[in-house]
Amino acid sequence: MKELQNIRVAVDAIVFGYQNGKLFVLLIQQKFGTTENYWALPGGLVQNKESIIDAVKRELKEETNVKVNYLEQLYTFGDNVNRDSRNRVISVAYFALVDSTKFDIKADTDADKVQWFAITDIPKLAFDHNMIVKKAIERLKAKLSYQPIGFDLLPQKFLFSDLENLYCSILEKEIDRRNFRKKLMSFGVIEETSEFSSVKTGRPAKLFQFNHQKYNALVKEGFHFEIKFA
Amino acid sequence: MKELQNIRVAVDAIVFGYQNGKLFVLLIQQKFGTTENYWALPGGLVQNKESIIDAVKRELKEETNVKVNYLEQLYTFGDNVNRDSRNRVISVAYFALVDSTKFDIKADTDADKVQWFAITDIPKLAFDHNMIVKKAIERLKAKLSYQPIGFDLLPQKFLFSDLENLYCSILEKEIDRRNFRKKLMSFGVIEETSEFSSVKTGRPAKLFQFNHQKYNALVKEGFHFEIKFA
DNA sequence: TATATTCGTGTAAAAAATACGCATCGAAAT
DNA sequence: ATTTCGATGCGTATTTTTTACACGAATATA
Repeated sequence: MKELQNIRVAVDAIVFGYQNGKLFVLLIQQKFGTTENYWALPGGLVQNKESIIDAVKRELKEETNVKVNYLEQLYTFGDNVNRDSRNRVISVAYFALVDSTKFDIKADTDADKVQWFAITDIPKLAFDHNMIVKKAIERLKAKLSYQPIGFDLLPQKFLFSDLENLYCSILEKEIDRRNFRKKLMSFGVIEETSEFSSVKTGRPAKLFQFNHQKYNALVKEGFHFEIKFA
Repeated sequence: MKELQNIRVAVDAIVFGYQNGKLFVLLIQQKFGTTENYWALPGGLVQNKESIIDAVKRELKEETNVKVNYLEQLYTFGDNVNRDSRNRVISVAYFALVDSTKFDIKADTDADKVQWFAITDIPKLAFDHNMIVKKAIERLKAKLSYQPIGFDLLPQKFLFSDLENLYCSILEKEIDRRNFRKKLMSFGVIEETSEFSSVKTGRPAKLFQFNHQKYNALVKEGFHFEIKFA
């Protein structure tokens, strides 16, 4: 019973992006890896002298080159002892949000392909990654309502209608445009800029931005961001 | 750089109990362990063929003998590379709630001492366990408001005043007795029993119980437990 | 100049949260 | 037997929050 522990520690990242009214996840395919033919979450083994979060950041940089706006630990998956057929591996999954309009993912190399997949359209993934993605989506949905993380999926300056559509589409709910705006503006953490969007059609709209400093200050005073829907 | 990964995977459990209006954590002290003189969270290394959650359950049984009402993964601590001075160890921490009125913790043996500590009165612990406890308390406070986990700290049949005091004391808030009761009863998941408490003084009070089945059924229909305070 | 499209705004009704006081029950003291 | 003490059990009025809902304004295009 007291044999030496032989468990590998890996990290995986679920990177969400938002574009054209849809939520996307970033997946990679290692052409010559051990998971051929399957798409998978970016990730890999933690190095001996490296903190877990640094491992995530390193893997993201190496494999995808995205710049994340938000990163938090999601869950540690290790209950399925045969999760990875080669070795016992436990995976600490992280949850990341990026502004995918910058679209700075790495160009495909000989070794890797990197691609956004709409969450409605995710293929069968390597290992238990489908389950991990599912859990990440649940977390995203939950957090959207009580933390201002939606902004981390948008450009720094955004249209109110984009923000509204983001909430509608991710939470799959209908929202009254006026009430949504009223509520969000009442928090006092969104400010309008002097710029206008260059959309093609309709009345030109002001661009808004989220004031992180103001938000942090309010949080210290006990403020609690919360958006509920009918 | 590609040396073999050498990281140990441990689990730790933060077991909360509630008694006499106060929140307690269960700590152990291994008389002949490597953490002599320090109290620590119950926990230990995960075995090769054992799921993480089973490791927690095993350690809890071996070290404390408590029967948990609620158990969920809290967080994985592994950012401090020197967390444990002997080896690189990452720890998957679990968060547990027990009905401590049963008070079935293991009697001290030659090897271990097990003891409840009021959270206001926790000594300096081994490793980074103070930080872990702190995070667990935060989680408990947050969850109390949006999940009916308070009941897992109480006996199956409880007084409304106990439930109320539990919320007051853990969240450190004043609550209006009547509004609290009205709110909780409106959910329809708490039912009164025909029994009365045998308290010494004042008007005898009915015992209530939480109906888990009803709660689960409501959740399926989209019900969301939530208690907010002024 | 008419049409299409999106932006921006206010008010009334309904629902939820809050504040608050008094009669009841049993035990113990007089 | 009566009073006192301590905690329980209940209802209503007020305030706050949430919801429902419609139309003119600004631009581009036909």
